Amino acid sequence: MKKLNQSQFALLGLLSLGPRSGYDLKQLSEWSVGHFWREGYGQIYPSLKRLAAAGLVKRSTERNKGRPERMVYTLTARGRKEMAAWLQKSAAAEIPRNELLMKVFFGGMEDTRTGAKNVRKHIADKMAQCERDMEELKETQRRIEREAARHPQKPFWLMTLRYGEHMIRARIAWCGETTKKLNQIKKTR
Amino acid sequence: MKKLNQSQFALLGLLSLGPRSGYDLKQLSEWSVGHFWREGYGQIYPSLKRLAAAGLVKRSTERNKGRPERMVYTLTARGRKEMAAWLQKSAAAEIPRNELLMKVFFGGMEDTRTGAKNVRKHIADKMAQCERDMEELKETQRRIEREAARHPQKPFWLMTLRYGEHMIRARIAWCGETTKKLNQIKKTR
DNA sequence: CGTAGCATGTAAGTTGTTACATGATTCG
DNA sequence: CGAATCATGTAACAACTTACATGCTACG
Repeated sequence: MKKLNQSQFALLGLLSLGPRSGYDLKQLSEWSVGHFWREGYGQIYPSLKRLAAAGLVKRSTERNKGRPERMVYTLTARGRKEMAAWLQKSAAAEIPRNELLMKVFFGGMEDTRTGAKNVRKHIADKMAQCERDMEELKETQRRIEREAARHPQKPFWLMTLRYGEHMIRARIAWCGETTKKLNQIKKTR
Repeated sequence: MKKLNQSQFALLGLLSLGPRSGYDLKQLSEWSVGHFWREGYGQIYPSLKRLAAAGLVKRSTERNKGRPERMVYTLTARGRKEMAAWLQKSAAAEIPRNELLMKVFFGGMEDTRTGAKNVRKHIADKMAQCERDMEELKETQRRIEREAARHPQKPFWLMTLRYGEHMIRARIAWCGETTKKLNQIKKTR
């Protein structure tokens, strides 16, 4: 049995909330952990197969009239244990990769004035994106209040949303500050 | 000629600052763009080869007494044009992936009280990491002041450092806030 | 004499993304 | 009738990580 990767732990975690099909997991993940973790079907289906082979999830077939067959996966005791052990291990340091910052860093390559103008556009786009992201976060928060108001894990879920809020607010602040600086480059030079 | 990826644009960008060997590029990247972009030799050497084959960089061999041969790469006019075009295109939306948040989100899976205790440890680790990261950022800032005080692109470089500062400060704020909440879970339940 | 730094690369394995393929039902 | 939603998967490719392989010099 090979070592599991982070994507597989994400699936085990989601299955700890209840049995689900690959399709369900995708839908659920989008709004629940979507703000800090995303998986496509191309990862989900093969991963479930491997988890089932390792005995960490159990696969059962569900037939519904009129609808296609569903493969429903349930977390096993071993799967739960494996997940609990992973939760204890400290998280690996994240490798930063920020395309926008690369475009800022090299933005003055050809000419500082036209470069500044171009970078300003990228930052305006980012600012708009941040505002959309914040809306989405608020929507998720409302959804949790609606659908899981009394869930014992709710405080943990809200903490991850707060992280998102802090990050987005910081990004917006940086965008504002940077736009001002870019305007100065355009004028004074 | 295949489409270039972001790693290759990072290399073109670094080469826009002057001719360098693969080894040099790694050293330079670590402190200059290291806070938002990292590459290993396993990416750098094959990428340089492909960039040379595409005519975007020129490879020349440098011999030094006593030292191993160096392969020095210089950005060509076409490479510069290609990079300038890329700088204009808007950045793709980043796919978030945060292992720590996953450990927070599923942290209360087995039991909220022991879960909270475990999560608190992860967050304390993160807080310490943030403080180290902030120190590194300050060190980079000093280095830019020292080595490139009058460089025309300096304002752009400092902007990326400010982004890092904003993010780290936001992370520290979240860690503090979350630790308090976790302490409440441990007591009230 | 050992370690650190200079210097270049390959190979293997793992992961992640994108496009494709299929087919049913429900709703407007 | 067409579009959207439900539902599962594969294939091909692209990207990334890690370990391995080599060998020289300078310094303490």
